[in-house]
Amino acid sequence: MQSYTEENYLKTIYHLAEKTTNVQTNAIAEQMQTKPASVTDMIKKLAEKGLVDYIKYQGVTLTETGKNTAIDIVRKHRLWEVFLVDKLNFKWDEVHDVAEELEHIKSIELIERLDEFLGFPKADPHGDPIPDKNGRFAKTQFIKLIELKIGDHGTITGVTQHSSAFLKHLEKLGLTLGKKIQISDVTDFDGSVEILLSGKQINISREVAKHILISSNGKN
Amino acid sequence: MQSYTEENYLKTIYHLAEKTTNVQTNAIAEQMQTKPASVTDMIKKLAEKGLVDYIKYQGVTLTETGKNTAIDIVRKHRLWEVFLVDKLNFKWDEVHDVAEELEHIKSIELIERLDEFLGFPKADPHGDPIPDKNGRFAKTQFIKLIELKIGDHGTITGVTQHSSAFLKHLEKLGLTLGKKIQISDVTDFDGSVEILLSGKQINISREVAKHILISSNGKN
DNA sequence: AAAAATTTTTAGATTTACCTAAAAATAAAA
DNA sequence: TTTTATTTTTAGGTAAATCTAAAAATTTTT
Repeated sequence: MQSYTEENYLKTIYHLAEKTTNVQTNAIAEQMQTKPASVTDMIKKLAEKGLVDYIKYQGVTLTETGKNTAIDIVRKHRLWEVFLVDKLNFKWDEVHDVAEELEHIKSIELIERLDEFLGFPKADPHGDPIPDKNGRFAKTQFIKLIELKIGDHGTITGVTQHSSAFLKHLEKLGLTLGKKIQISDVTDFDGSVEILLSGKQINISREVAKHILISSNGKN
Repeated sequence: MQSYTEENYLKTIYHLAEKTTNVQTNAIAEQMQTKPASVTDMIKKLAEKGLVDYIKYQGVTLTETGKNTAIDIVRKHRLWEVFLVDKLNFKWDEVHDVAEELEHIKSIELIERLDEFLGFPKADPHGDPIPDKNGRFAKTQFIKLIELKIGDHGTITGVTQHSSAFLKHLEKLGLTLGKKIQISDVTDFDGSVEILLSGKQINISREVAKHILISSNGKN
């Protein structure tokens, strides 16, 4: 059984491990808004519990058990997000903080039933995949919008940035999940992208384009 | 802002205050499965925060603020119980522990929306009234089944015991909320009560009868 | 109203998750 | 390959919520 805090560490390490194999102390500290010294303390504890492998000065990796625990928390988080948006009509930019709390509710039964109640969703409101109860993710084939070429088209199926500011911006532009788009031009000057969205031309910055995921249903 | 633990103390004091005005240290300790010494510590803290009035050796009472906070937690607890039973198909004897965790989720918005999603329920799955967002309870007119006389009839609208054992027992007997009953006899020997329930005669012990609440829609 | 029993509080420790400041190890630059 | 910079750890300490054991206050009994 893990404490609230231990669960948050595991989750953070899990997410950081998507980028680098060995997760560094400072990276965890920054992510968790705490100090490196505190991270070292917690890492030792997690290592003793067999949840992470740890070599001094070399950072950590999750053990099998640690990873499973982390995936379970991610599963809960994303299911709650679906609940908040689908059932309680929250906006996609409003759900993160509440889900951050709900993800720590311990009952397994609760999550099984919630999953069923929601119709076994495969992705959360930001397009992130929801692992099943065995921790398995559905395979997804995303490509970043920025990587598409002129003429390519596809459907918006995810974002790689969850800040409220970014999500509200997308909402205003009409760039929400499920929308079909086509690349009409890429500006040499600033790398901004010209998009055809439901018959209208809109322009998005390179920075925005980097964080939109497309399921590309066809090259030009 | 209160901690998880502070909230639990306030809730416990609130419930104990339904029976006695001055809530005693030992009573709190027993209810919270902790030691009197720990309770004294916490009481001092709550008193400093202005959530309880406290005189040494005389027990505590909730201040206005303390009471409002407690009612808010009760509201959350009961709304979550309705959610678990109505939406996730939990049985009425399975919801307490999970609701005990869910009641501490902090978002006000979440509870407002949950309340709406559930159709602004007035009572939880055990018949306990749910305060509205201003902390006001709907007036209820309950009478204990044990207090009814032969020939009296009414509808089961609540229970005063939430143990899983008791609730399962009622379930087995068919004594669930909303059922109409009539008292057909009271046994002199052991005080057990003979009841007419959907055309069948059933016998319940005095102990069980004490914990069933009836909205009495008519004397004999 | 004293003695006995009960209740409550104080005093002093413990555990968890933090912190700061300084030391040690590693990585990067000259 | 030294020097410098960065990262990480250690050492020692704090606050929250708990504990045990003993002292103090209150209540009950005789």
